[in-house]
Amino acid sequence: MLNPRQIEAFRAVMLTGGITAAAELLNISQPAVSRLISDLQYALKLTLFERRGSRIAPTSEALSLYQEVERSFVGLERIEQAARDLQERRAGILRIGAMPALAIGFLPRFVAQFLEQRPRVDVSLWGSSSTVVLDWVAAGQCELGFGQSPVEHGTVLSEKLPPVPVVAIVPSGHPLAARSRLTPQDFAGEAFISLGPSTLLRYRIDAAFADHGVNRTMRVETQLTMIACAMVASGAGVSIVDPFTAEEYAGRGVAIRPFEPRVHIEMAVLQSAQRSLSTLAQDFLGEFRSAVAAFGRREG
Amino acid sequence: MLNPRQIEAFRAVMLTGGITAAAELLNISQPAVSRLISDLQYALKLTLFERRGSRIAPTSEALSLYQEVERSFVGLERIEQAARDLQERRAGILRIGAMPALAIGFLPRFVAQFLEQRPRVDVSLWGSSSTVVLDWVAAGQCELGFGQSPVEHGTVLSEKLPPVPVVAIVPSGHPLAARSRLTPQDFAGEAFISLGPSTLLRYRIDAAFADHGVNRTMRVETQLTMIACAMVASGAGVSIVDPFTAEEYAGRGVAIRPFEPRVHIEMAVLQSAQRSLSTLAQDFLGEFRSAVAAFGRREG
DNA sequence: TTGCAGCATAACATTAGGTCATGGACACCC
DNA sequence: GGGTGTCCATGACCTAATGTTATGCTGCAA
Repeated sequence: MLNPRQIEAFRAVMLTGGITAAAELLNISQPAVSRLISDLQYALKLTLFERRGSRIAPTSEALSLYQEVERSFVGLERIEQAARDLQERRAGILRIGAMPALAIGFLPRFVAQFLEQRPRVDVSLWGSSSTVVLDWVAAGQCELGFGQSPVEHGTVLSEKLPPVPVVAIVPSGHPLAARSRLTPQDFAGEAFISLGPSTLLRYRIDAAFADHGVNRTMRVETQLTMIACAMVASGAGVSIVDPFTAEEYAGRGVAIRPFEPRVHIEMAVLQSAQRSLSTLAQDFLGEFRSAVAAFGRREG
Repeated sequence: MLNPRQIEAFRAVMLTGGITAAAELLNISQPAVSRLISDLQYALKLTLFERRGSRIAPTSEALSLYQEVERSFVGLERIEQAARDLQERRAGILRIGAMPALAIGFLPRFVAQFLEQRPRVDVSLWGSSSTVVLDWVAAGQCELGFGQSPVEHGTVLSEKLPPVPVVAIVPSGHPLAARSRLTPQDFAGEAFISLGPSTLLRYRIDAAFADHGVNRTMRVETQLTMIACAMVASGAGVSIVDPFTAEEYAGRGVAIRPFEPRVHIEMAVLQSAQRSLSTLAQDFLGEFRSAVAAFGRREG
């Protein structure tokens, strides 16, 4: 039958890409992992890995299953942590889930600052896509979630954060970097790196260009603004992204310029409708809201 | 140290309210549960239960901890469910690339039918020229590709689909529409809309006409069978195209007739040589193959 | 008091989960 | 192209966690 240890092994193998490396990660021997995986395959009656040369490769079933594992697996560490909190009667622990744009830089910095005045508080910060964050909040794995707005879910309340304007990013040496602000016309003929088709942000940006009758050369499409930034940094083209991610790449080969007409991204705070926020979470949210507003003013 | 079995025992005790009942739930003996619980309390350094008379009662710490434990169990259940779905091929993601002839009608209809029995399956279907589809498969962006045969590529396997006969198309009101089948002789002197020079299909059709010594008036040339069909529909001439595209235009100004001698188009299924097909993709392919064969018989 | 339900403890058995040793298949590198 | 190293699978074996049976303690109800 299925057992948590097998799932842990599966996770480790997916993360490291190999049985041996997974064994090192888990601090057990390689044959142990071999057997956990083969037991798991037997329990689930699924082929998760196949040999490819001397290595192994995940099947597409493994990839699908891995998504679900990342979404719903709660390891023993989590329970241990909860027990420690009870033992030490801590001031509290605040579990936060956030979409990548916030999770890679802005939010960690804010959390660090928030914790300075609160020595007995723990925060755990998890990053994933907005839909996964929504799941986490719904399942109670996170008390607060930060994702893209709008959000629709039966048991999750969402509240909009102050809107923040998107920014144009171009490689540092690029001629467009000389301008103080960029408009759709400036992008005519440029290699444009686009966000994945499903995002609302993409739709709004496309609309802005369509309104001005500007034709861009679409070179690359990606869902992650981080990837867009990295590609701009390497000179592959220009893009328009959220200012949070952009700022992480400032000074790393990317020049940030305001984009006009103003297009705003909307983020939402998610919380469970089942239970009310702890006072700690309320404090956090209040301060975070003003930090975002301040950031929006600075960028705008 | 903490271990999963202890957590299971804890949950059983919380659920049943007693050690003995928990033992029955887990199908093990009562002392086993007793010890698991006392080990757990030692590991967590928490008092989880107190004796109350001859029975036990959970402490408030136990109640708090229980919430976290429930989450982890719900997580495992969800993972199990996901695995069952995958096993029954009711879940997963299938990315498909296809040449226009299939992508504009036949394939979407087939996909819709395929998905009817598979609620948790996601399919993404992309259409482009056969060479682009080949690139997608080579790059791993699509698990399955449908393009024209033959295909040569180092890292892509191709397998032929059942051959399908091409059909003659003429404007609805055209004199030739009166005939039940058309031969090269019938096309003498007609304005013929030809497929682009690079296709194998074009070569075979030209050969058929040459064999019968028939001279056509070449009016228009295009690479896309869709364009050929649209032009026939608007009365610009007659043509010979693949039956998939033709059927999309049936009843929209185009009459479809069998063409003799039989000329078949050959399509190929493309898959990466690097990674084997998911069982979901295998199912899809199996059903698709027979759908094409059935279509070929219907048209022939 | 007696009987019984519920739990703890002790001594012993079993097996899940681990290690070590080894071998085969492939990639890599002269 | 043949040695060499990496990676994984398999089998023998070991250990401690998990389970067993036997038994004793406690409080409750008849």
